[in-house]
Amino acid sequence: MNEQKNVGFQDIRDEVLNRIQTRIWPQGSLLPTELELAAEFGCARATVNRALRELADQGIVTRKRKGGTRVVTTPVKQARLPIAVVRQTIEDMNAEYRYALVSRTLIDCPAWLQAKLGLPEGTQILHLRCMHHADNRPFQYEERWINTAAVPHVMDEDFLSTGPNEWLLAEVPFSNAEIAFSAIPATGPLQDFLSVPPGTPLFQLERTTWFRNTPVTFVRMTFHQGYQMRTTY
Amino acid sequence: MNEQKNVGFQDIRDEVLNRIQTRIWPQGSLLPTELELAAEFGCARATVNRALRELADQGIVTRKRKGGTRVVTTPVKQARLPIAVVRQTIEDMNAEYRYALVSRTLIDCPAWLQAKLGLPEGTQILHLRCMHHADNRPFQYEERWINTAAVPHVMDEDFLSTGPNEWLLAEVPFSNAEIAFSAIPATGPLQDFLSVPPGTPLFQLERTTWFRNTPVTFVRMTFHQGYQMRTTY
DNA sequence: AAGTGGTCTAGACCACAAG
DNA sequence: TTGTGGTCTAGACCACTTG
Repeated sequence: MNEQKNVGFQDIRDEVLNRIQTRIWPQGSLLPTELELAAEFGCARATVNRALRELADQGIVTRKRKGGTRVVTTPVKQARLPIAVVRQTIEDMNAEYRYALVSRTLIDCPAWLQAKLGLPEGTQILHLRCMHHADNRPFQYEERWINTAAVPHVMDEDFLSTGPNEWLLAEVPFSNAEIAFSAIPATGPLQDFLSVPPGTPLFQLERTTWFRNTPVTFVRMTFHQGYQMRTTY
Repeated sequence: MNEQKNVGFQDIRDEVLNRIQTRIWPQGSLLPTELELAAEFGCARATVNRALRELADQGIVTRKRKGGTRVVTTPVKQARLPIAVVRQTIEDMNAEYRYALVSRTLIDCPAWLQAKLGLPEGTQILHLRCMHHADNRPFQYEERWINTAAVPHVMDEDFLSTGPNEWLLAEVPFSNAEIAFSAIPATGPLQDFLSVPPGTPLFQLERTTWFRNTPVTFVRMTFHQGYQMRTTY
């Protein structure tokens, strides 16, 4: 009886992607309008709209009013990389997580940090240094500066049993951040904490976090030798 | 006259995010149903649906049929990091891009690559080594292995004037990939090509690319000393 | 069994940009 | 000016999941 299921937006999305991948609609070309596609697939325009909007979100096509929908010429891949709390990362490896506070000091904001965060002079900063272990082997060294003006009762926390990462995530969730990855040589305390010879290449993640335009914290996380950060397109 | 504009899905998305950020709806709590929110905001359920769907895509809430919409307890941030072609990266810095082919060899697939890509034995691989310069200073060293079975007429390309990255992007656009970042020490040819002393920490990106489940290429890109990869939440 | 989100529809109006 | 996507609506049916 050749019964046809109704096409869903996913079917349309996939079919359009197919035609782009197989060069039926080559890079830079103009796609049919939403109305034309709706007619072809026998569905409402809203359904086509949702399909094409998803492709636009993925950077496969660009859309302009009156200009129509075009296949992008130079696709810029967007890697989505999930950044979880260290505890989570370690537990996902089926390893035992251990946290240790190295130091906790209240300081005047150093000039470099003041410039980086755009803070007024004389701001009080809580400076923390911590270690995260996986199965009793050093996993990550964390050095963190917290703007006490942004989260005043951070002063009540001793951070002896919980890392500042988890505390802040619970306290100031859903913030914005800027990240930078780089490779740096092991020097000074890093050698000791991560148990590596001086100069060892280490993977480092720096992150600045804001909550509603107020700078909250800057953190530098340095990983053990050989650490890889992975993800998928 | 207190004229009210109709609320859009963005207004609702932002307002819901506000209530989550200000703990009106704390982590782990249950949000009102779509119908209830639609009534509150005076709009159609579809509008609320779109707003909440976007928050779910961002990992702020989770949604389940019959279960309702819940604020996530441990937000996992998703950094979106755009990965452009090297030429683009360099030109965006207002620097002059220069490309040079170092070597081009046809080889039998080495065992490690065969395992990594899941290729049959005896596959022919095109092995390329290239340099990318910014303002005549070494920027990135690229070592690449291309599965000739996946893109046969790669053999017609000499890659003297165009890098394999750009060629593949034009030839096999919209593929899938797996990426790994790490920090490695400069050894062997890297020292020479990137003009650094042995052991210098370098930022490295490895990527495996598939096109419709066929492995196409594996590439190892090593950046100049001090390179940082940046992005925003 | 019932409640919630997931999706589709047919129609409408609007905003932007190309001519 | 006009054609295209952007969005909203009111209603409908379905799918999943919890009780």
